Amino acid sequence: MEHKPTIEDVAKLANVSIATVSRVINNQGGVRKATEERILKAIEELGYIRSAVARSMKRKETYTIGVIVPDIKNPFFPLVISGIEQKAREKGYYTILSSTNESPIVEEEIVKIFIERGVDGVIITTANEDGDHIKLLQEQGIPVVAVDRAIKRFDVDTVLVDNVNGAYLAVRHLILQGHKKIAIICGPQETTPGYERFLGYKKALEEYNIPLDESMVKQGDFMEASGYKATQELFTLKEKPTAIFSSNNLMTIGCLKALMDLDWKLGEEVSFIGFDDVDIATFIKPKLSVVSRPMTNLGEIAFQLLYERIHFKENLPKRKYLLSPELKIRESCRLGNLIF
Amino acid sequence: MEHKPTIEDVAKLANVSIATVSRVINNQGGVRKATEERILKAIEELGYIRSAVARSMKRKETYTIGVIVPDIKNPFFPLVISGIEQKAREKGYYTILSSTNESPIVEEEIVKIFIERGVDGVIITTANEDGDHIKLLQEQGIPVVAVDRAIKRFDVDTVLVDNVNGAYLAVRHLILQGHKKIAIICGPQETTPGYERFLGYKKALEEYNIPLDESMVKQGDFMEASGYKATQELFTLKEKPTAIFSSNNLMTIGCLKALMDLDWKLGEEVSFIGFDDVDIATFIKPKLSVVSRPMTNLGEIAFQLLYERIHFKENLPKRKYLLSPELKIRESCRLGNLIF
DNA sequence: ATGAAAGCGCTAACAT
DNA sequence: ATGTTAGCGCTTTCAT
Repeated sequence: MEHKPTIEDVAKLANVSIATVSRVINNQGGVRKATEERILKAIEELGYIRSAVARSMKRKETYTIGVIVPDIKNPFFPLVISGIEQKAREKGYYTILSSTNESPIVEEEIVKIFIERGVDGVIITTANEDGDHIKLLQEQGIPVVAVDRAIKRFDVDTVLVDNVNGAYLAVRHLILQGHKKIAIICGPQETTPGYERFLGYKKALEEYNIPLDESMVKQGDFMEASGYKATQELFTLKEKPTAIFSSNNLMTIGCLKALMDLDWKLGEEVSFIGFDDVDIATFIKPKLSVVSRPMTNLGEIAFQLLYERIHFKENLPKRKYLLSPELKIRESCRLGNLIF
Repeated sequence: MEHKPTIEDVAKLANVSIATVSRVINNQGGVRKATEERILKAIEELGYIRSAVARSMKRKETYTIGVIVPDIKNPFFPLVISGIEQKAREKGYYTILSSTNESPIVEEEIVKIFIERGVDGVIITTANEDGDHIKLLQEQGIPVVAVDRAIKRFDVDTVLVDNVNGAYLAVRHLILQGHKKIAIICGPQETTPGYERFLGYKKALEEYNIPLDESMVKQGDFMEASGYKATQELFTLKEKPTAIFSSNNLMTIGCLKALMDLDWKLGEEVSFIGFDDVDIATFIKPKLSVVSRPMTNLGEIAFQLLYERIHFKENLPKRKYLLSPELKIRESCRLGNLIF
């Protein structure tokens, strides 16, 4: 092809002005049937496809939303993305996706690029809740929706899971089974999920008057290796925990691997509940009890919020969604007293 | 903000022409140090961010690549995407991502939108290897790279895994262990991976003079449920298989679940090898033997091919990469004769 | 119902 | 080293 057909080529072939062609391709009406048909035929004939770039240029909107996640390899995020992408496409929006690998620096770069590209909105699970980069977005008037992790210093629409309650339910369950020495493998305390899940853990202990034992609290970073390490450390304690609560899916995997390697019998010598369901949960014996979240749903709601914000910018209060996680009791927690 | 600062605002504030500003923001050199600094200061002051849309309009390139996958929830794809996205970002490209849910209709829609949006290239795992929609891309001169599934009717750069060989290695291993009644859970035969893995299965059987037994061949669709169903059917056979080869990860999961439900003892009563590693592989007892592919690598290579094609369109032969899968023997296949 | 024309923000060729 | 200017392909008044 010599040069891609433009609206002008169509106009010429159909013997009308470009304005009329524009009316037709945008279904604006006010065009005589016959004319419209002539134009449609010309479009067909030339294989004309309108340029979204030129259109965006003029209209100042790209029908593109930016999605930023910390780690696309964590199975949690593809599910969230799936929810976003699905709903977005229904509304004619497409998503440009980037994964930061938990790097605030990369995240800031990405934000800048997204601004350059004129995204109509951003859905983000930030690697830096305290960061200043969200300000850039706000200055440009670009709506932001935070998913799974809050944004601390700026007021944005947010859809979170009730982490405190999720962790609370899990730990309470353990307590009610008779456990007293319950360990937690924490996520980073500077992230909402990491901090809140620890909060839920403490809340349950307090409620049942179990003093917090520092040796039962292990710091992790939401990555598999840290779950492994934490479990090893727990195992070396003279007073081992009789139950473990892991703060996320990847650390659960690490923990499980350590359990196997240490020959520390899951469900017998040590009970377990993890935050987030994992594929393996129903395969291992005993089956894993977990706190499960509605991930695709999280994404769908996030897009919905963003969509509303894009279209009714001014007169909308900031909204905070808090989805309830669900405790799925399977087989990995036995009665605590059986152990003694 | 009243209106977003443009290159013109910067020019005015710095007392230069927009051409000079353009030179600076594109690092083209040929600008006096002092002038450059003045411009940089103006940019800073105004919080100017250049519009990628306007730039794309002029340059006829968007630095955006379209990525189309059939099912983002299949853990295989996030890993591929991760490889693509990583490499792309390094080169200044961003990815617009869409998942077709294996629908050719959705896929064609997406292709059209991607063309409208002027993507510089497309990386696709198609849901329709026979489809005509790739032609649209080619007509526009948009480079295409096929990943994991070939494109039949058009000549594009391709990066595949050697499915035949992967399946062959797995089945041969089973045969060498003494198995003769080896079942296969197939993927859709109209997809390259589905067909080729069946080919590898047949090749191994032939090589060892084991006649193909139709009752050992179950059709699946790469989804979990079909793996479950196939396994159930296999179990009802009067002559049960002594080994099963599953053609992909999700069907492996389904198969495993069925095995548990049927109390059909993995590794004892029935050996198993699956195509594609799965998270659970090393968690279940016995550990799963699998054919494993370099997924992130697949994505990296795909982007590399696309990148080269974008920049050296004309004078590049079509390339076909065939990555070798690796047989990971763990514990799920025992000697076949032990069974008798 | 249709057309003429301005202009979105930038790049690049050409001039100075 | 810097400026002038002509588009890129569209949408959108404002005329007719």
